[in-house]
Amino acid sequence: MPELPEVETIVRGLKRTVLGKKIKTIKIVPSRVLQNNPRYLKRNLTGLKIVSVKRRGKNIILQLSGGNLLLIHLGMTGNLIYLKRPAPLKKHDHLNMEFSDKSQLRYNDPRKFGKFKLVKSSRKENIEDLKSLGPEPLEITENDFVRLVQTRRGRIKSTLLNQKFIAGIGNIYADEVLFEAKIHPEERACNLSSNRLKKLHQAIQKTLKKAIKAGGSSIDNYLDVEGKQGFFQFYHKAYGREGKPCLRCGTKIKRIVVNQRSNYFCPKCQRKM
DNA sequence: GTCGATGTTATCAA
DNA sequence: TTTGATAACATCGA
Repeated sequence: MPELPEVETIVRGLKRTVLGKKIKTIKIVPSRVLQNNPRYLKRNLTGLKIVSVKRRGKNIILQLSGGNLLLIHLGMTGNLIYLKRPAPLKKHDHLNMEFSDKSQLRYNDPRKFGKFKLVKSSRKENIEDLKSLGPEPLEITENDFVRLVQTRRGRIKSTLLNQKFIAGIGNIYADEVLFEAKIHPEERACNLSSNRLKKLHQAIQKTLKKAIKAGGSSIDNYLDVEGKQGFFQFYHKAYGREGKPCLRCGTKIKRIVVNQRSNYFCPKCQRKM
């Protein structure tokens, strides 16, 4: 579910709802999602304030008073849910923190591919999950992007999905930006001309910004922290549109599977060179 | 009931 | 080094 626009939407929601609040109590349902042991988590979170909320790629970083960090990755189905009033835990809730004003933030994740981890301030310069990430797609310059892609011999689609290469793009937005830039998902990255890569860079910026404005794409279970749906799914031009007419030329959108992932594209607009 | 698909990524093998 | 297959898991729909 959550790619850069969804995670960014969640981060903005957290700023509105829990930033500055003090954690009063923690409830934990132990599972593989929680990377620290429950007692350690409780001991190191209770009584602290959330002093900043940031995003890096698809990761959410909550900074706590005292300097420790809470690192959250939502995996496929993770969700952070803000509640104004206390309520009993639901199925697939893994952790709930209650703040001193009685509001709550809980982490729910049916498939448990997500991660929830407390990182000591002394180690935060060296967080494996973050330091291996590539540049932010909304920050990288056109020239740097072109140069970076041209070093890659793999397919452009898998290059875009590779977080070490560029951080935050997932299967939905990769298909959407390739459609915008009229590039076939199986094109070799290093074979793409500078001109086409400039188009791709523009497509990435434009699409991600638009998606953030729309509050992300709600497919299946994605909701923002306040339970609102995004509406970028209504603007998808490629992803999930197999058999439907291309919005540019009317050709039927095709779906192929590459590296176990679906790829939706227009066979006419996105020709392989 | 069964099968295949789903937004992610760590890990292992080639 | 890079790339591709697999597994982690629950749910939904054909």
